[in-house]
Amino acid sequence: MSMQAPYGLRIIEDCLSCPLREERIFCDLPPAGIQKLSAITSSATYPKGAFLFVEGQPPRGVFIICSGRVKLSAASSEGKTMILRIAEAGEIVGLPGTISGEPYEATAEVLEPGQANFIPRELFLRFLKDHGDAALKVAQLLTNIYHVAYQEVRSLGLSRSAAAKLAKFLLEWAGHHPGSQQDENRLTLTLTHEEIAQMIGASRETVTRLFSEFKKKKLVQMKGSSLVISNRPALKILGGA
Amino acid sequence: MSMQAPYGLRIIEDCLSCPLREERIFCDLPPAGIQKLSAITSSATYPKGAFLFVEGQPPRGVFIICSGRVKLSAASSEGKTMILRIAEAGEIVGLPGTISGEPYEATAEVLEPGQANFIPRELFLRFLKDHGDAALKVAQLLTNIYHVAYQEVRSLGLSRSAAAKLAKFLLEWAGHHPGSQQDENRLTLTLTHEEIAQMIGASRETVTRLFSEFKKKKLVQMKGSSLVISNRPALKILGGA
DNA sequence: CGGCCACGGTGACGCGCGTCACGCACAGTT
DNA sequence: AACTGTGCGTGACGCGCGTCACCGTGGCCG
Repeated sequence: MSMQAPYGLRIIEDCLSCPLREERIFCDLPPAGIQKLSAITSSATYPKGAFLFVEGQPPRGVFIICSGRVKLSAASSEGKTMILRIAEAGEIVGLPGTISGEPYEATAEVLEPGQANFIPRELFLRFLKDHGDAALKVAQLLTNIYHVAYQEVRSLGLSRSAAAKLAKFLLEWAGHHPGSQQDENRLTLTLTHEEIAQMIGASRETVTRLFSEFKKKKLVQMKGSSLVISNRPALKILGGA
Repeated sequence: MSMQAPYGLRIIEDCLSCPLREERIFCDLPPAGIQKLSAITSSATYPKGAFLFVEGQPPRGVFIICSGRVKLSAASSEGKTMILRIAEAGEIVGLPGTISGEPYEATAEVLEPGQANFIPRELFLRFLKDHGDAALKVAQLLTNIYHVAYQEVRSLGLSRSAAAKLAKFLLEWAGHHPGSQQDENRLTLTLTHEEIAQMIGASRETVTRLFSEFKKKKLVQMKGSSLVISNRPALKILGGA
């Protein structure tokens, strides 16, 4: 697992159990419910760079990611873009639009190729209406999505400096994406500086400069794309709260 | 209605029908559901400055606002605070925490005194489990809440200047809180400059300066707390789509 | 009435970070 | 080996806006 398998292979591996992957999300459902659910989902694989949906489209339904990673971003009219979240295997995208019926608010672009299950809107809504516990589960998923948006607001609005935002970002990223084995101070940065900049609302150059500043202050060490937090308390203070 | 009634009176007026106010939110439920729902809600009035809950508390349940207005805000460790949204009559607060079980993420402070119905967490969750359509409705409410958080992220992250954020804010506020009668260009600013600053992530002084700049450029006119958008297209451009 | 406090308005200052402009390293393609 | 594209590192510049400091006003209190 530690060596990089070619993508094609990984997809096949990951998706041997893929048709049932919804169980991971909707696992507390009675078997009959899962049965019904898998009857209305269809699976497909997506190459890197593909768009599951783009900002402004009428909502077609939800995607449950089996493998790969999907970037959710929003763009301004001036070409500036910002990343809201990176969804990974087991997560769901397109949920708010599907529930509300309003156009998708973000663009979902495949970052690492993989497979996803699609459930069309109408069927999904009807299913939820019939299955109270599934609807409740969906409400929980929505609060997760809300939560990361909320964190983003806090980070953008309450930080006094770009350094604070980057510090927060690293700490949160370390919690969410443990690089390898349980070490919570070690993480693998699968994002470019540009993308990090878009996540924390800063410019690419600032991110670069901050990274070298952090290194100089011995807050972090980095080799290639793997990063180690060597002074977590200081980083926490820098993040402010 | 155009004259300001004293608060006490307004509360009494608004709440004559208040015990059934959930109908406004959960109106598509069958009568039996509404019956059950009103059995587990309790009503109370809150003075100005009261806290429905504060950041970090374990979630007790949800509040459905009958009358008055409630400010939802978050504070950083350095004392900086920012406003996430202002909830008004008919809206629900405390929902994400109640659903997820995580501590309340924000602080809810009463801005204008009023009445609210409270539903304790355990009962609420059980109710949702039993009533699929209510759970679906809750999911819709959550997407509303998500939506304003999302707009906030866009505004904070994608705007190139404070002027842009203020312009966006005014346009959105005009849509949501039509001052009086249907005129979508007329709105009543019930917030202080300080509060507006906290909503758009800027300093109080900047807001003051921007307002006088907007006036000078004939984008808006203001008399007391009522504001008229006199050049909506220009404001829209300034906001940057 | 006089005191207090919340709110709004304004000037001066300065620094953080966005922007522009470059140069370098590395990977893939022909 | 040249060509191209993509991501990183770094210097210089400048201005937007946060911060500090102060004042005027109007409402509400005793």
